[in-house]
Amino acid sequence: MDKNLAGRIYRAVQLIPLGKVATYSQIAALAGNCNLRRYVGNVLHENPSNAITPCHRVVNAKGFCSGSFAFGGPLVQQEKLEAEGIAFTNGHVDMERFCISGDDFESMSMELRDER
DNA sequence: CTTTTGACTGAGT
DNA sequence: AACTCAGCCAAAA
Repeated sequence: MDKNLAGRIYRAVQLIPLGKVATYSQIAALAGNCNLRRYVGNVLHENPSNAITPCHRVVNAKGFCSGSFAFGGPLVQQEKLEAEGIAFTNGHVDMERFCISGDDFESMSMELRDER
């Protein structure tokens, strides 16, 4: 059992189903503790490797982009999400429809658990 | 070892 | 509804 929180966070982000988005809290919960939400954003910021880590599927609880310049800009994030099939409402992601459901969360959790 | 800070969140004003 | 405040955790200074 490694304490590599960042690794678990990355894995969790990579496990986000296509066409869905996850909040920092959910990623943190998948990483092991929902209170790590702050650290999730921090770790993702350290990882510009959006190719292996789809950071664009990670949004804040309001469904908005992180606010900061992510992998290229919030506009880029929106375009990426739209390309994934995620609709935007009033400039933010429609969380009611595209936030990962309990089943998705369960699947991701299981995969993360099965990993190590 | 103490302090600061950050891609956050929820509650209070 | 918009803004402020405090709580949370881990890493870097």
